[in-house]
Amino acid sequence: MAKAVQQRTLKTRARLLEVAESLVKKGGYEALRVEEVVLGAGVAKGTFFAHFRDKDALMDILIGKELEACLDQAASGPMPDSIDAIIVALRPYHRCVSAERYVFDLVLRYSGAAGIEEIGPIARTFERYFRLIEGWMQHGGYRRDVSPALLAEGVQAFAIQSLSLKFCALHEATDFEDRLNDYLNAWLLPGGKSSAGQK
Amino acid sequence: MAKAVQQRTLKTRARLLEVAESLVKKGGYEALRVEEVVLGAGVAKGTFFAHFRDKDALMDILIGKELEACLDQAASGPMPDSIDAIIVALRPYHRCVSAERYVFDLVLRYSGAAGIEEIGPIARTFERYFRLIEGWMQHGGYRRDVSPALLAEGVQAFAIQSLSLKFCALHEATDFEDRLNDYLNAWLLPGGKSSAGQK
DNA sequence: TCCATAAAATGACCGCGGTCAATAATAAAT
DNA sequence: ATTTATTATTGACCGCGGTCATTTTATGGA
Repeated sequence: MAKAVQQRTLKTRARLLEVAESLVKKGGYEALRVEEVVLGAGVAKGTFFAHFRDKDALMDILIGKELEACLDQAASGPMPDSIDAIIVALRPYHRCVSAERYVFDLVLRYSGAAGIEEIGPIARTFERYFRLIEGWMQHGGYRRDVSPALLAEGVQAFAIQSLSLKFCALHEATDFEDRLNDYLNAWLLPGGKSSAGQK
Repeated sequence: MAKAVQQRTLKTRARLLEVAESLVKKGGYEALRVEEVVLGAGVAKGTFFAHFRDKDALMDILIGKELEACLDQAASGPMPDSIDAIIVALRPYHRCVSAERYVFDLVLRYSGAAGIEEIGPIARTFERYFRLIEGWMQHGGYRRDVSPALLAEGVQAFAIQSLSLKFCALHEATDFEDRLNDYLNAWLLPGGKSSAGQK
């Protein structure tokens, strides 16, 4: 009774993704138009929405893929043994998230699963980002009075805060990584030692 | 040479705001439609955009006004002398921000000034929220190894993190205020004492 | 090989935010 | 009061995301 998925479907979907990816490479995420994607893929508009719930779902996939690659990179390197090293390891991820304001906003919106039904690619990278840092927290002389999980959530919170302020005209004086460094020193190091990156 | 602003303008703008506000009261922010606003105000669509740059600018004004009122309330009360008291004082603000997911996303987008040109009402409440907490940080036995300003920025970061997780299906197990309490205990109290709200 | 049925693709259509050249209303100058 | 310069308003129009009844194409069974 159940008919298998046709290979036509996979072809079409792959073509849509391929075209979208190349358009993003040319003009960035914000400028992407569904009409251009379907035009490039040689299908009708309705076909697009048969493959992706909406335009944001496509964005979720494309951006999630990029972020996943950044985490691969962070995970493949040696375990960072200092706050500086952590910031360096996360640099590709943060760069990617903040490359476009449009992307940052979308990532924030998709960072938490919208519902139980669908945990998208971006949300998955958030989970993985968290787990990665949680692992790092077990070494390196960070504070031990709270759990590594809580520390990792804090790192995530401070990274987002730093990124937000990066996009804020009022605070562009301080560089993103300098700011994050200040936060992490105050958050991760046992009381009193957190004077390093302070200005 | 310079002609004064016509009183007609003020009337129209006031009517638009009034109608918009009442529509929000009925159906929430997400359901607000520009067409309904201009219909209710008895003006043409173009008039709306002569008064507000775009729909979001109106939202900025309406939500900013609500948030400002919440901060008035927080500022008028006695100075909170504990983490619990801080969370209680900020409750109206957090409630307002997280009343609708649409509102939360918009607030995040507008929390930092989009550019030097325009610092909107929502961004102003973020600044005020920060100043308020910065003041609170000077009393109550919080850690003194970092500046009150940095502590305040951290509180803001953790509040946003807690709110984000509130909208995340994966983490709905923990209540928003419980989570914020855990964060603030770990962030604000001198090392070792942060066992209070831990679970 | 043909048929029945489910899956995939189509494109006209809609909703809604936003634009702009044209028009009307207003205040100041004569 | 009439003219003039400026500002406010208008509404037809556009862009673009998203929908859905209809048509086309693939597939498994007779």
